Amino acid sequence: MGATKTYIFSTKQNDLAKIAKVLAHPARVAILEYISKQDACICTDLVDIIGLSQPTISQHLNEIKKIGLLKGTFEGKNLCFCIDPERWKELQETFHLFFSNINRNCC
Amino acid sequence: MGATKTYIFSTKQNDLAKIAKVLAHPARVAILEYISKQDACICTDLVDIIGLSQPTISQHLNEIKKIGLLKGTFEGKNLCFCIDPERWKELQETFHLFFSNINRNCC
DNA sequence: ATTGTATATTGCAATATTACGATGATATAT
DNA sequence: ATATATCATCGTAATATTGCAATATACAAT
Repeated sequence: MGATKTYIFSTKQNDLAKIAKVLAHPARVAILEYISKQDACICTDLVDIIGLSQPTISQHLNEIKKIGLLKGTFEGKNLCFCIDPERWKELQETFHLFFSNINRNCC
Repeated sequence: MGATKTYIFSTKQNDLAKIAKVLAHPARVAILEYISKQDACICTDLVDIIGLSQPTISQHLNEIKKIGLLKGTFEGKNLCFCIDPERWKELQETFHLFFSNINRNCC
């Protein structure tokens, strides 16, 4: 009990849910918005700007990274987080399809 | 500790997160897909089709209802759950905007 | 080598979510 | 009236998420 029964659902359904889960926290939405606003690759002022502790930000970034949305240099100092445009487009398309394939003629 | 610090974020960010949270479970994705496939308003065969218990389905439906996505008769027998097309369009637009407003020129 | 800066990891407490059995409520059919 | 079918609610157990302090790691500059 308690755990999501993923095996009951299709891969597509689980995938959409997984992506949505990443967007399901305002901090991650804010992080994505902020990163996207930067013209150049800006490293983590996120702690100051968002107002959560460094470990917490790091965790959120990791969730975003897990679904392949972050690209850049991930070693040492001067990390460089930026959005992977290919993956971004994929997600955009995933949501677009989901919202389009709904038949709204009802009641 | 432990609770999301919603007060740190903007209304828009919180709203998007809230909507995404509803889509962040495969059962709710499946429910929405199923309801949308029905031409007429079909009541809850969801328990059989999805494979979760009736109380669990009921809870998930409630989450979907909370963000205004369900419309219909909610009393007595022969309930009638269907998607509110207006609200659906709003959510679609919300995601569309989010995915469009991202500057992907980076790295 | 040492110090400073940037990020990751660990461990843990608080809270939220998921799932279901039991029970309750309401409507329809017999 | 009684039975049945449909859904909601309550209580509770299992699990997941959120957040941070403490600590570790990695590199750059001195």
